[in-house]
Amino acid sequence: MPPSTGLRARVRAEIITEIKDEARRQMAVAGAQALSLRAVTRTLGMASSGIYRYFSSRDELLTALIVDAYDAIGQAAEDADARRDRDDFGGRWWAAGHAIRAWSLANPHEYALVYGSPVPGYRAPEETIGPATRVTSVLSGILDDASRAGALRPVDLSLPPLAPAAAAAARRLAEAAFPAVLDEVALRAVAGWTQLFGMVSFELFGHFHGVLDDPDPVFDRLVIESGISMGIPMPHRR
Amino acid sequence: MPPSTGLRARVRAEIITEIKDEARRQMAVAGAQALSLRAVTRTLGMASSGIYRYFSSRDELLTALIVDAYDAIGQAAEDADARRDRDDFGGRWWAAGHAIRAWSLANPHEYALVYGSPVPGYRAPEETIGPATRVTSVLSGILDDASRAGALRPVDLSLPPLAPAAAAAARRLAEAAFPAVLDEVALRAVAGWTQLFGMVSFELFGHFHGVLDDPDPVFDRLVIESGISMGIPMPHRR
DNA sequence: TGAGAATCAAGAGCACTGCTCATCTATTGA
DNA sequence: TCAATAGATGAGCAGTGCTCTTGATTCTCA
Repeated sequence: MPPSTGLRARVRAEIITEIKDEARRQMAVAGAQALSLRAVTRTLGMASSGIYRYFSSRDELLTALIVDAYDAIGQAAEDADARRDRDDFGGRWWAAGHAIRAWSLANPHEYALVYGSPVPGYRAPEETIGPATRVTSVLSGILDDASRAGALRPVDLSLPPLAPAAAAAARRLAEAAFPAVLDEVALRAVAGWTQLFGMVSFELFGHFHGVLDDPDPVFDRLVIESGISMGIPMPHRR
Repeated sequence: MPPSTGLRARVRAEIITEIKDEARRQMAVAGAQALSLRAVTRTLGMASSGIYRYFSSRDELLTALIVDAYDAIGQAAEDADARRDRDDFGGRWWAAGHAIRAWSLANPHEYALVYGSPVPGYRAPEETIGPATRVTSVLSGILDDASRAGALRPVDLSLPPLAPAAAAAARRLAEAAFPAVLDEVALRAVAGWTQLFGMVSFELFGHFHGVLDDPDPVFDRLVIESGISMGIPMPHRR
């Protein structure tokens, strides 16, 4: 079926990736808000108006970059997860968390594009929600696998019972992502998830300045503790 | 000492707050990146170049707004904290956490300005670090007070011992903020802090879409659990 | 009180931006 | 071969942050 592999289509795809690559390069220097379509076209040697044949607006380019970033961080999490034994649930949790942080530290501006304040204009375009779920699927999948395997350890629940609304929210969440898991544990999954990205955001956005000068071991510890809080058996070293 | 209260100084201060108010108004509509100095001067009826006598650049205006936002959210946390009995440590933790979230939901763009991706240009100006510590001081102060009062409950530490680097980081942190607190608990304070803002950020930036449709009870629960994880005695209802 | 020194206001102008449009050229498929 | 289509181009518009010159207010202090 060569029609879709026409020469024209191929060079078009090439130009699109060239544009995105150059945009990423500029973003890595001065951030997303400093991304200039004209500057991109200038270094690519094309007319400033030419870029609109590939991206109909600046927002559309940014959206494409957001999708790519979601895919990249999702891929990083998936790879790290896949590298562990399937039944090493603690190792998988640890590896996924650290992979997410490592990718973020290596690509701070792309991280900010995705997990910082929404820059294009407060709408979250349809195309972004798909790739956005990749990384959360990895995390929830680990908990789901562990619960189905019966590997989850009993968890300390000597605390107030769930408020009805919290129980309902937890139930809906668990039903969708890890049905075999206690409501209380489902909420702790949310806790681990939000805390993981909370730490990365604070680290990248400078909120640890003067408070935490060495986030590495702290992050490591909190990933382990969040795993334990869900009952995932965590390895002691590494 | 009337020199500082000269007529000119007064009207200058008035104009500065007028500019900031109008800027906030515009920001509330279209976000920080859409803030236009010319638009501000236009609605204020002054020449576009006139604003530079009050703010030497757009970044400086943004920095002023950032400082104000830090102050406002810090004030909100302090007020909520102060409204509770000094020895109701659980109530203070709960109230501070909820006040922070409430302020953030009411002022999403100012929250994004402060806790989203740094927009002015990656430097965190000196003037911002002071007000930035207000909210963290409230949170750490509650834990510190509780520990000094001997009110902290023993905490479940049946988990891997702290790695040396984590212990060192925890020690430095505790020394500065809550000296009477266990290293493990100091790290859990970081956990609670980052998770609180992680949840608010996820909620405001749309990452809960399709995952958590009712964040209220979940937030409530996680605030309670984070208090418990540090040994703060949390009230069961409210 | 009045002269000199700051302070402020205004407007023109520069370089830049995202984006549109008419025009011209190259490629495509029948 | 030839019309249709996609691509490339440059002029142009409205908007931006910011600078600089000019002229008017207001302050300070002898």
